[in-house]
Amino acid sequence: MPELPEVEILVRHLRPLLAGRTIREVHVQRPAVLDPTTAPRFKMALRGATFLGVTRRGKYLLFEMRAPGSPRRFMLLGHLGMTGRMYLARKSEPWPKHAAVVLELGANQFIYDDPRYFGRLTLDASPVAKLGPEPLTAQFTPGLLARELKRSRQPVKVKLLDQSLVAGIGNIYASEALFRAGLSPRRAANRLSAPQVEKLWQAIRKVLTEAIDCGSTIPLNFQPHRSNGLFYYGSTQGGFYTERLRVYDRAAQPCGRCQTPLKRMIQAARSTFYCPHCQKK
DNA sequence: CACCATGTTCCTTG
DNA sequence: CCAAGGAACATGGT
Repeated sequence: MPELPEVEILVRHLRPLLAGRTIREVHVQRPAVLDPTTAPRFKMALRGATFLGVTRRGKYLLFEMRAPGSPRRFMLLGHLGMTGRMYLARKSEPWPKHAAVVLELGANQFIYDDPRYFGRLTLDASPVAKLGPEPLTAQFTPGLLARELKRSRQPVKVKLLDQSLVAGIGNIYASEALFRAGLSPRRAANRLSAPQVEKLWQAIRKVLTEAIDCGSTIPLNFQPHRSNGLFYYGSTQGGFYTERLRVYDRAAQPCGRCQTPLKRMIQAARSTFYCPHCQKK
C-alpha cells in the first residue's frame, strides 16, 4: 500500500496509538529488514524505548523514540516496500505468516508484516537525507519543479519516480498525475513548457491530496486476516466504494474523459498507463 | 508453466 | 556527469 498518500494515512492512524507506548520486547523474524542495523543492536536500542511520535517523509515513516531510562532521543525508520504493512493488534493475535518484526507493547503488539520483505525497519535514518522536497509543502514550487526537470532528458514519467526530485510519488500516482495534467508520459522532462510544468505541479498536488482525503474516509483497523490496506482503489463517496484511479491498471478501458481505450506501456521496466488521446506528445 | 506486482539499489554499458 | 537497461531482493496472484 505504499506511496505518499497511503503512508500519510498510516502515519496518522498510528500516531495516537503509539505515542507514549513503551516497547517491552522485540522479536526479529527477518533480520534482513533491519539492514544495515544488526538484530542484537536493534533489540538493544528498542527494548524499553518509548514512542514519542510518528511522522512521514516521502514514503518513509519516522518513529521518534526515547531511549530507555534516559532523555536521549533517536529515530526508527520504516519503509513499506511494495507489500509491507504496519499495524497494532492485541497481544493475543497470532502473527501473520510473513511477520518481519514484532514489538510487544503490553496489551498490544506492533506488527510489521511484509510478504516480500522489500521494506525496512531500521535505526539507519540516512536515506531520508537524499529525498527531494515534500510535494504538499511550500518547499515544492513550480519553479523548483521546472529547474529539476530542465536537468534531464529522461521521459517525464521516469523522472517523477526519482525520489531526489520530489519525495513520495510512485508508479501509480506518476501515471495519475500525468493524466490529470494532460501530458504524455513519454515527453522529455526538459522539454515541458512553463505552463505545462505548472499544470503538472498542480496535478501532482491534487492527485496526492485527493488520495489522502479518500483514504481518510476508510477505517484502518488492520487485522491479520482482514487487510484493508488497499485504499488505492476505494472511496466511500456516496456510501459506495467507487474506483478512484483514473488510468492506473485500466488498460483497454475507456478514458473517463474521451472514451478512447487507455493504454499500457513499459518505461524503465515499469508499467505506465495513459490515454493516447488526452495525453499527446 | 508464464507473466505481473504499490519500491529501492546496484551494476554494467554507452 | 547522464542515460538506459537489467538484475537483485522474495513472495503471491492470475
